[in-house]
Amino acid sequence: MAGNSRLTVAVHALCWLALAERHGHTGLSSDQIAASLESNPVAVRRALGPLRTAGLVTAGKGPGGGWSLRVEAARISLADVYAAVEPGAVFALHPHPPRPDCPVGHGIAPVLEDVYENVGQAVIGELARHTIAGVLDTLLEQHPLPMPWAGVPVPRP
Amino acid sequence: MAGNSRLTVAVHALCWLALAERHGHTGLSSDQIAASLESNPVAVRRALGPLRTAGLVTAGKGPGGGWSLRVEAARISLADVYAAVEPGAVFALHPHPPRPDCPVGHGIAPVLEDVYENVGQAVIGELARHTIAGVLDTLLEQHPLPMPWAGVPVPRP
DNA sequence: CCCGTCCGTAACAATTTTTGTTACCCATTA
DNA sequence: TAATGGGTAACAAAAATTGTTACGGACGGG
Repeated sequence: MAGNSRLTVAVHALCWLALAERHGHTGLSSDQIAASLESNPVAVRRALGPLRTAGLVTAGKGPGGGWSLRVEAARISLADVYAAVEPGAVFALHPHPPRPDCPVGHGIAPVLEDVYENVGQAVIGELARHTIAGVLDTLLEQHPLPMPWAGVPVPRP
Repeated sequence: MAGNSRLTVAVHALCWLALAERHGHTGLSSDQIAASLESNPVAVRRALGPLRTAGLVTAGKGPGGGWSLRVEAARISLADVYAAVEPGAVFALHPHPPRPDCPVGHGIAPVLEDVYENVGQAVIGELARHTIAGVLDTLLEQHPLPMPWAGVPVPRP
């Protein structure tokens, strides 16, 4: 396709929050998360905003604030993240409506909507098999770094 | 999401070819298909080109040429169309690589690639449950037009 | 109270992707 | 030879995605 990277960024941020939490760090700032993503704090807020709305994370203001998990990492599935982050269907319908006086153009949209709805359910079903904690454990195990924890990264100047 | 409309356009065109074939018409021109889509012939060629490569349709040149099904509509699944039309994964990875010196940034990409690969398989599995003939029958039945066949549409001037 | 931290949001630019359109070439058929 | 019709390149227009700056408001510590 490939669509967008919202799910990737959100999962990345959640894994990072989970790892920091394991090491006693809670309340990472958007800048600190952005440092890991090589991005900037506004992009992080855009990515995590829907997760806050969905109740998966909390955001505290002021010193000592920042982002924290509101649900333990083992109970957040990628399907939860997907549902929070991706509003619409997997595939788009026509860019603009087809001819309504054509038998196909007249009736195809609702049929495809049904199909795409089922595809969305299939995606959710597959994503539900993975959790943030599971992804984190897998990546730490399969692709370990010599120094597994070097502290919260410092944003580059 | 919603990604792009390539699958929708391709399925629409195939349904239209299948319906025309049922009425004895073979070899629709790109202009005629474009008329149903309210689009233009180049867009149709772009949409059907991959299907020709995949062996699902044929394209003849010159008068009496045009597009025809190469496989009967009941044997073309939406998964076939999807595989022909959508090259990459369902979700994108990071817009640009994350920090390699971060435990999460270092190892998350391969793990997510695996997950996304399985998601792609789930999508294919769901799409495989539908065929062009099935979609066509469903839309004709659920959303019939007073005049079910008014001939091949005439491209608007 | 004052100040620095930090999220929330709007606004804007830059980039990429998608879609629409024009133009020209080559093949085919009558 | 002329008309039809796909193949492709090139370009423009539109939309989505991403990056960035700016500013307001909430919070905590001196």
